Amino acid sequence: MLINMMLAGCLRSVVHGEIFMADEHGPNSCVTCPRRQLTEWRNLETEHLELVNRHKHDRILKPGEILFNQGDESEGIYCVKDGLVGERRFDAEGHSILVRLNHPGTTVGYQELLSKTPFRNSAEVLQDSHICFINKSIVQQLIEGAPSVGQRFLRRSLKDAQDLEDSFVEVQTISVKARLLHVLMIFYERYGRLDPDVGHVFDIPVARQDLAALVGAAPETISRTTRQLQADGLVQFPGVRKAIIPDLDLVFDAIGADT
Amino acid sequence: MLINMMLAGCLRSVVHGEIFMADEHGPNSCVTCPRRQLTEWRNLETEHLELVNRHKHDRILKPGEILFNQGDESEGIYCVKDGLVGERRFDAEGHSILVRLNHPGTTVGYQELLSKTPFRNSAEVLQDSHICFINKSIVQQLIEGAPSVGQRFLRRSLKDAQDLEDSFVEVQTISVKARLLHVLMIFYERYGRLDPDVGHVFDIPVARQDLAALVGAAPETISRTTRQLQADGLVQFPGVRKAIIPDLDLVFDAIGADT
DNA sequence: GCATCATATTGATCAACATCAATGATAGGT
DNA sequence: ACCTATCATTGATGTTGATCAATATGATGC
Repeated sequence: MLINMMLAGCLRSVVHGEIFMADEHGPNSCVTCPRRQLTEWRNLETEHLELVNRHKHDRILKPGEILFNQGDESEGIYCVKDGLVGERRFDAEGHSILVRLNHPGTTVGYQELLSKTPFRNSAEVLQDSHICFINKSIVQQLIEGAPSVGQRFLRRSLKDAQDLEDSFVEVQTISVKARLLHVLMIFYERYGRLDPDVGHVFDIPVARQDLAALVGAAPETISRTTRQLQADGLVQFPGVRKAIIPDLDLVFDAIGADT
Repeated sequence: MLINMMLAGCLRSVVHGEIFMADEHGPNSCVTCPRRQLTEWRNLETEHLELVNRHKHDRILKPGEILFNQGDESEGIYCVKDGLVGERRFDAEGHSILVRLNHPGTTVGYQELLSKTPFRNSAEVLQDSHICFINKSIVQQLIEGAPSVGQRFLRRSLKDAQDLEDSFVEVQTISVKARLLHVLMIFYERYGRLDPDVGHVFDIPVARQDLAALVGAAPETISRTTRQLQADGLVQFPGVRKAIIPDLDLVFDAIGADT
């Protein structure tokens, strides 16, 4: 799966006519990284880009591996090149909730780096992932040298705040069923494809427990809710990490109607 | 009440030796505004400060009055000089929750101004308030002319995101009782004073319904919970907007212990 | 292919909170 | 000071989702 995604990434840069760059810089160069356009480094000039590229470290990580732990001091910033990274917050009783998911093209840990505060969440790899690390001294140089970086982080922070505000409102006002549907729709938008025979097919990239942590409910409640969704004909679950939505409109209606 | 707060504000600037400035600029000048140090305008040089001061509009507003409505386009930024402004989000059923409170020295509506998106919440005056309005064209000039302003807004946004993340986690993990205690502690920190006879006395600056909207619970649940807190000896409620905490440690323990 | 361990589901029960309906208290206007 | 409208409290009841315990399913190693 990871291999496929990486190949896809490589092919894309070739297709875009950057084959010489790709050769010159190697397949893992930030210069040719197809995800960079989605990050705060998108407007970097060559000079700064090369700086990042020289000093970055990149690793392939497996599900369960940790980028940083709640309480750690920030050492730098992480870029998700491929895969999926969850930010998890543990409470006093050892329960955890997934605060957000970080998809490819996202920088993780910028908030604590910029505010110089300890990590509030742990960052945990949820799927085979390709992660780049950029040390805080480099980020500091970028912020001082490239004004666009500060602006991008401001935009990013504004967006994160908006998303959190929505999540905050959602968790107080709507039911587990509607929230689960919402999470499934997010997965559908990212991983979905239309099979004309059965409907909109997509992967659920996390285990049931993490799906529960994402919705903010107990795993048992998620089981019961998925069963109900199947009974209602809204979503089929042919496997524990597969889902099919026969009719998107039914789902939209249900999210709106349900509490 | 408002009068008292405004007098207090005036006196403070006099006490701080700015009596000439205050005379020169009038009691409502941004130049001498004691709240400015808390806002994103704190590092402004005289030139920009005068610009703000010339173009700002200020008004005294009463509880229930609206600064802006959910869905409106942003026209500028609001500074809370005195009083209290709540940001309220309405859901489809007409229920509302208070997403955050804005105390004196806070700018309101910066997020939508900077991201050029419609207001996601309504801003509603909760106590007699003194509010200044700064048009977006002025804010634009400040951001372009004074680099500190952009930095301040970045810091502000990072902090708001952190607060929202905490609220998000809190609402999913802890009980109404603990959340209510937390909200009461916030009021205590801001409005509290120690009376040696009875304990820590403070005002609750909002009506019961809004206290409920702040905790994210039904007003009836707040009633029952306050009753329980009295029965447990944690908090006394001698009036609907007054509270007394006999022993802070008991409250801290209860917040920690309760779910 | 089987044993083992983790993960997922199901059932039964319980606690927390919402809702509805009724009553009691409070504040603002005349 | 009274009237009225709004706000707060209380009680009765219903719903949602958590928890505990048991079973089932699936994955991994040998």
